[in-house]
Amino acid sequence: MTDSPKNDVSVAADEKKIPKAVIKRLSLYSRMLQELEHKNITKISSKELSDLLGMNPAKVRKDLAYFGQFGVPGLGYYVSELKAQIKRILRTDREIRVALIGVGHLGQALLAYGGFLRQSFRVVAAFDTSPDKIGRTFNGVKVMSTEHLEDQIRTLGADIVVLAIPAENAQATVDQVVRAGIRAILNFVPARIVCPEAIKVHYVDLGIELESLSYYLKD
Amino acid sequence: MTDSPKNDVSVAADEKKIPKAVIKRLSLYSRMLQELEHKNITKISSKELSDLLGMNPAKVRKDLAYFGQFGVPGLGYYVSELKAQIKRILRTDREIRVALIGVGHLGQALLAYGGFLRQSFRVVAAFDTSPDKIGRTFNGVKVMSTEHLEDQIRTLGADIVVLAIPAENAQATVDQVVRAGIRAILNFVPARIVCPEAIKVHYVDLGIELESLSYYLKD
DNA sequence: TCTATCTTGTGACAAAATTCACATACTAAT
DNA sequence: ATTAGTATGTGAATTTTGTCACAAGATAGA
Repeated sequence: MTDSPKNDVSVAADEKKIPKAVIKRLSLYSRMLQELEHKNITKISSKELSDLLGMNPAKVRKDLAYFGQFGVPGLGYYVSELKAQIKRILRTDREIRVALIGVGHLGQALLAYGGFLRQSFRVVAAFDTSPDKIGRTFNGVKVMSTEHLEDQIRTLGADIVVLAIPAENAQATVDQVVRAGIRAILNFVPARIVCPEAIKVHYVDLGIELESLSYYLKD
Repeated sequence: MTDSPKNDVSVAADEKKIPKAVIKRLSLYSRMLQELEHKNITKISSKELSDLLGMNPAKVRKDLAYFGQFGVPGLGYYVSELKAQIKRILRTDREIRVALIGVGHLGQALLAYGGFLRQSFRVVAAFDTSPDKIGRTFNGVKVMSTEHLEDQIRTLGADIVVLAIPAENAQATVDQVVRAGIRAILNFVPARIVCPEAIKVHYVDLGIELESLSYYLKD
């Protein structure tokens, strides 16, 4: 049952622009497929998968179609195979090296929060400016001074920087990690940061999420 | 940040459907206007505001136009007035009562994180199942047992529930708060939760945010 | 008051994302 | 083998979202 990848399509070839939302959903599918695999479910249809995630089956198929043909008509998708394909697409089939900058409450929570750092992600460094924090270990990660941030990021070969620092220092820190060659930033700082186009920044704005909910409290 | 399936609501007077994204941006404008006001800047054009936020000026104007005419041609917007209007629209001109469920690392971080709980938001309760936590105080909020969750939520008059608990308990907890009359949930649990259409759920999925970044690490 | 200069608010347009719907292709069961 | 049933992959239709461009309103300076 584990064979039969039919049409294989490489990820390299696609020069089409993939919407950001598609990538997020791929990530969602990946996690769900993981769960299904864990439950020893071997195959699943786009309908079933979309039901589990509360979305539209055609969307699931279209999302996958950006990258190739992974399904079997009349049957659906093989869970393990699809999971593997998606992980390949997302590049989570290898180790991703994460550097956390800012070990305040949020930073510590991120280090400890299981849902955040899964499988392929590995925190290779944590940085903070506070002497109280430097040298301490949180979840097996030792906090370093930000003094030689740029060099450290480079030396440790970090792929992604997670930014959880006060807004005031954000831009300067971004400039440093950009110089260090970082290409992706997960930004928890509630401020706009400016950096070269080529660098991918995801904003997570917890304040906005809460505040915008308030709108829907109408009677 | 992900979001719940369909369902959208409109503000009382004009029955137009307001896109969710518009509401999020309103929240963003609100915060920026706050900063501007703090800097004693009294007026601002859509161009200036959009530059500060890295977006398109027409979008700013269109967003505001959903709710009325707040600007002055040839001048722009009066910062204080626009801020007040947006706060009125978002209903953040009154106190919003928040209940936090789950005082683990993430919950504690949320309690402590300045960017999260601003001004009009007030945490009226925190709940946890762990006897280690119950009775302790975090950031001035005393942790209660989840035993009488439904009654407590009702009694305290919470408007929004923030969910930061393990995935296993999420659905059961949601059922309880829904029975207690909650109409908005900020969900940090990486699992889909099912609840009545009328209840607004915002998903914040930290794992997905990180994982989807990995896609962009291609050489 | 007049004029030059802004900037809004919005209709028209464009782009993007989602959903529909169906030809096609595979399965499974007899 | 044949057939009934199922589910994919994808053009076409639809909906949603974002951008352009400009008439009209307002300012400010002379």
